[in-house]
Amino acid sequence: MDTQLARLPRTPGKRDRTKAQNRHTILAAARHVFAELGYGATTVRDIIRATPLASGTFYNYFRSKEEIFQAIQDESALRIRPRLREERSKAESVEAFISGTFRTFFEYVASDEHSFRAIRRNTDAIRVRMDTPEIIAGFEELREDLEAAIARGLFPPVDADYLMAAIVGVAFELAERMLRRQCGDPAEAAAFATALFLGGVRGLPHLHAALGNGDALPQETNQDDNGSVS
Amino acid sequence: MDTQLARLPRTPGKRDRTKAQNRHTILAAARHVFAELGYGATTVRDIIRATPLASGTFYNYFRSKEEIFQAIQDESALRIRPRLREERSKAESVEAFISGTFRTFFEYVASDEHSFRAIRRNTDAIRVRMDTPEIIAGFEELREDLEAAIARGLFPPVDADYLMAAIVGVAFELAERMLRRQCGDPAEAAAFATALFLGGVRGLPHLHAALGNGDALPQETNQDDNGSVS
DNA sequence: CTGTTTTAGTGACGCTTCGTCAACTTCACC
DNA sequence: GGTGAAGTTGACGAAGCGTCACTAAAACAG
Repeated sequence: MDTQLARLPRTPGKRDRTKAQNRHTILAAARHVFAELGYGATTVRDIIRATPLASGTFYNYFRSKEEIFQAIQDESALRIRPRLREERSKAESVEAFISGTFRTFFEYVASDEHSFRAIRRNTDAIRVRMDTPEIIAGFEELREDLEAAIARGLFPPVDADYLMAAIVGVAFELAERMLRRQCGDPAEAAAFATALFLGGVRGLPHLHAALGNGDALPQETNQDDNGSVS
Repeated sequence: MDTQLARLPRTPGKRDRTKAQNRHTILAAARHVFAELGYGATTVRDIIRATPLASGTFYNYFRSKEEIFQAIQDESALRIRPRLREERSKAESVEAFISGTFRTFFEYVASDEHSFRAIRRNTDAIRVRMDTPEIIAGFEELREDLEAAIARGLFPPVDADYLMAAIVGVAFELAERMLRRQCGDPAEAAAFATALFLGGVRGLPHLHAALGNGDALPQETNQDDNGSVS
């Protein structure tokens, strides 16, 4: 869908070059405007106005505001999905599977923080979460990997659909919280999520002090890889 | 903000009665239209068209589509929050706290399925999740309850903020999946989430058969209240 | 019961955005 | 250089937005 190599592999031609350029221009403008105004308040005109192009041109590339928003998210999804797959495919234990998944995800979120924030930014206290087809496909991949791991005997024979949902829920919600902390650390978030999935609340890392202060930056006792319950 | 009882407590007066009636009419129409068209595709005009009222009247009650959508969600939030608080306040153990929270939540979602679906319904494969101030307040309550439980020694001294986020993430994501199953059962979802939080993946209920079939309705071995790890 | 005040409903209005499309420009190929 | 295809442009009609002067009627006062 990107470059039409039907005729000649080299010399993309001016037409194809400006086409790619325009698409990129519009996407960049959209990212910027979404981050500025939030998804709800942004109009297609706002995006085009942040561009030297005419309004009609927008519709040569995307059908609607919704579609360009999807495209932005799909880019992120396509970037992270292979990493997650690889991490899980080489896992030889439940620990590796779970901790690899969370670590990779939180590190990606932290590295692509700008996109992530742009996507979430919204008016007032309202957050919008959109699951595009590409993102949903990522969920399905996780479920397939879980089913394969169960078949291999790595995981006990549990409800893979619910387990996938639980992992996804924790991943997104913790990512949100992690970014909200001034010094949010992907490793810390991953350690928390991993410990939870391996040993439940009793296996979670303990804080040293600062009880009753929810927003404090937590120090945890390092309970190495193993999620032993107390 | 609701009823002006400044003068007389009884005989609400015709003015106040039609006011309440109109508000209710508009909210009912909105619920219906949101469920029909999805949030994104719905316009304020669609809502008032489903009503005998004039367009200007809408703005006497709500400032925008966003605000009425919030109002609908806040109604749900206000209905469930007291139940959750009570359930958690009387918990004498980690098990009771966790299982009470999830059971109450999933039962509510199943009972109010219509609202829940109306809120989620959207064009295509896109899901929108909005966290209104009332809903966020519910999250804060959960965190406070967790902090109180930690102070009481019920929970180990863990990161209450992350634990709250994890519970929220699992609750919403599992609820979504539960409704998607033709025979989704709140008790089953609650059992799954509770086991996960008490003992991690190794403590999850085991399926009897049907491996490799993600959409199958799961039968679990009943590992009673206690989330023992294998 | 009548006159006055206060409150809320109405729908037309000016404004913005939407998505389209005929005319025009630019590139590719002969 | 000429011709056709591809892509850009901005104006257009349709529709939604939020407002506001106007009207109806409930509440209140005498």
